[in-house]
Amino acid sequence: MKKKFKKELSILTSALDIFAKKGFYNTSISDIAKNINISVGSIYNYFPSKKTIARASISLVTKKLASKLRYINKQQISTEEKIYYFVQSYFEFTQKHPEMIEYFFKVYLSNRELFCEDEQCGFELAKEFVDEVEQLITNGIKNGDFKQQNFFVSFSCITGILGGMTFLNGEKVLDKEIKSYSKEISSIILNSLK
Amino acid sequence: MKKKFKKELSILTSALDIFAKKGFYNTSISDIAKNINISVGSIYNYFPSKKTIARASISLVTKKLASKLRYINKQQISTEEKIYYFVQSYFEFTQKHPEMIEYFFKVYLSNRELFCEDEQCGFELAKEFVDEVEQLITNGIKNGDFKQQNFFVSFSCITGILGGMTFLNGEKVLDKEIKSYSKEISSIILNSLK
Amino acid sequence: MKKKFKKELSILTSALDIFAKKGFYNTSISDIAKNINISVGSIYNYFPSKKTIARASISLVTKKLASKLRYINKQQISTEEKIYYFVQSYFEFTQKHPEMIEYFFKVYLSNRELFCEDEQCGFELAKEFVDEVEQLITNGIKNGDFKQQNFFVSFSCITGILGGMTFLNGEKVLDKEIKSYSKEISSIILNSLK
Amino acid sequence: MKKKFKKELSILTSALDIFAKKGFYNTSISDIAKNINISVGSIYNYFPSKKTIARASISLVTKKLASKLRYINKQQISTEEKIYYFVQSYFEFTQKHPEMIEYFFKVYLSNRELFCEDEQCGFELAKEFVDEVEQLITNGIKNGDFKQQNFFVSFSCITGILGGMTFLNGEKVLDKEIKSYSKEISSIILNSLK
DNA sequence: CATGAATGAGTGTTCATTCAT
DNA sequence: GATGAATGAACACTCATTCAT
Repeated sequence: MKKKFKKELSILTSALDIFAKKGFYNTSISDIAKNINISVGSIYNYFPSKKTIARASISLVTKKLASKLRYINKQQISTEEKIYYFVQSYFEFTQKHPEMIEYFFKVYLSNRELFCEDEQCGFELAKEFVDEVEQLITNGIKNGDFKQQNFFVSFSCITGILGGMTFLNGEKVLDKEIKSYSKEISSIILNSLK
Repeated sequence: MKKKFKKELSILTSALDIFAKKGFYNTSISDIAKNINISVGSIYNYFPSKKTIARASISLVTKKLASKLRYINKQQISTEEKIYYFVQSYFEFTQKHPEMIEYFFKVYLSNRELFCEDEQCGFELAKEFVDEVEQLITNGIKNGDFKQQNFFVSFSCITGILGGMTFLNGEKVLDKEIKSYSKEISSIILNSLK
Repeated sequence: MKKKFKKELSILTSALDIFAKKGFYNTSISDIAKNINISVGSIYNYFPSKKTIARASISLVTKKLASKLRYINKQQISTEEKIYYFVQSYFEFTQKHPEMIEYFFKVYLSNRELFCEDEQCGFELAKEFVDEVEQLITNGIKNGDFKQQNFFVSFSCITGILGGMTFLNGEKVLDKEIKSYSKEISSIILNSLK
Repeated sequence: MKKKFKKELSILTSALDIFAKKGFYNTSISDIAKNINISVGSIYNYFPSKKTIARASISLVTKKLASKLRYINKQQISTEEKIYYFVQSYFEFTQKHPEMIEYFFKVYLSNRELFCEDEQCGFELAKEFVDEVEQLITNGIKNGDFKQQNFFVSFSCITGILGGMTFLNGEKVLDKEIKSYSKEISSIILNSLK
């Protein structure tokens, strides 16, 4: 059903948008509905709960981001170039879809209660993204371009630095557009891994 | 009045604890009160609103963290050593007061609406911490130990990598206690700055 | 939507009833809701706040009362008769809708804070009623049936005396039904104006 | 205990003041206390409840007002003069103690629930005032200056018209100070009784 | 007598979710 | 499938009253 999918997507996009701006708890289902001129009840025909929408939104974001990174990982280019395009691609995404990145940081990383059911917890929602980062790291090691280093450390170097820049960008304190930091940042990341 | 201060502190500590675990919006004033066996009304004798408690809590956290970093900044030691002790001190804090760090990441960094009044916004609450990081960077540059590098980039390298590790630690995926990463992480940070 | 209007009316009627009996501040939204077997939340689908309900109720009362007086004002009858029917009509209304008159006196005239926004204040809610009284006075003067007299004095004579009787009636101290005072009261009012 | 009495009086005066301005339910005990720089607890050493304060305040007002009217009633002057001085005295009081009259109208006449215990109700609090009005009426009848007229009607004429003027004065719509209406109003009242 | 911190019941309001139409 | 009125639990906050000091 093409139509059903389109509707779902429009709901998720609307949700994403408002969640990113106001946060999960300050966004009502009615806000999401009004934003795309449908009824509250209609939303519940597509998603069984507000939490579900939050989860599906994360999935959407990470899938979208991951697909760009996957494309880069598959290229036949040097590790150095990979890192550079990886960073550039991420910053491009940040500029093009600030609401998605905002959402990822504001809702997913902080409101973990929404994504964890019972004991253990919704890390799989970001799996596709994490997988690509992992791929990047292990490939670099395999090729001898990176040193053998604790995986979590490497992971933190990549995502932490990117996250830091994203936060400053979100706070609007950066003096240039974030994309223009690609060269500088990617070179730092590279150094931290090799 | 010493007593008043003690009560305020106990309220903040209680709040911090639960905010860190459940997030701001899932924590009720009643939760905070029960946790320390006082009444709801009593809390309002010390703080005029839930938001105020959140703000005062952040102030508490950053002051505490900043004082440790300030101590290190003041030492007569090499920049390299400073970075190391800086990182170690931060990780120690993370281990000792996980709820404070959790709170900082979960509430302060994500629920910006709580800390921003009107147009511009409660960054001053973290100022003491940010100041110490800034101090570390500018001193390093002055001494010729760090290269001239965009401040935001340097800032992101330090706080981003530390934040990344903190997040993984909070998610309980690290294979060792976070403090044991001090050497490795500080050396990476040093490299990213010099 | 006829249905929406009916529901609004039923809420207002319920509110009026209880406000009149217990006063604004002793009436909870839940009281109003229970009285007509709907939920608290439902009330908020029709009115955004308790204050709004109080205001809309006043509007309802004055509109209803004013329409009766307006009808009399339009008749081609002597000023003397007008005064009589005016008084009679008012007393009839008092007997038929004691809760409305009680509400007018107990809530509108005394809890002015509910009806005044910012600086200046909700007198327009009673405007329709005041207008008819004014009409009655100015017409009488125009016809030469009333003497030229300070408007506020005339106004006080009419509404004050009616109000006095209404109060005694509400206190249940009158020895006869209020309507039966129509002749006596109207003749006094007439004398005070001519 | 002179001192005790003075304190009680100061509490009542403070209460009266704020009740008149903000109404009973919008005035907190703490407001009353702050206004005279004493503690909340202290108030409860003199009055057992907020309601009691409201009742004692009314008693204070009516006693004060009644004493002025009683003085006039006792004079050896014509009924006509009595009415005049009665009205003048009332208006003078209104001008001198607007908060007392405001209180009488806003709290006593409208928040009857505060003054009625169980079934029947606190009319005795205004008794001294009502008594003087009654005195005025019955004396006038005895002297043959007033016609035999239903007592409640006469009562309404006097208090209703005075009340009407008081209300307009409180709403600040009168064009002159209320005292200057004494002649006009007393003559109307006289006419309504004789 | 004075103080003011502590209490906790009570209130207005919100909002995710349901379901009859 | 779409709608949006109805529901009611939940929550921040207030305030009269108490009582230990």
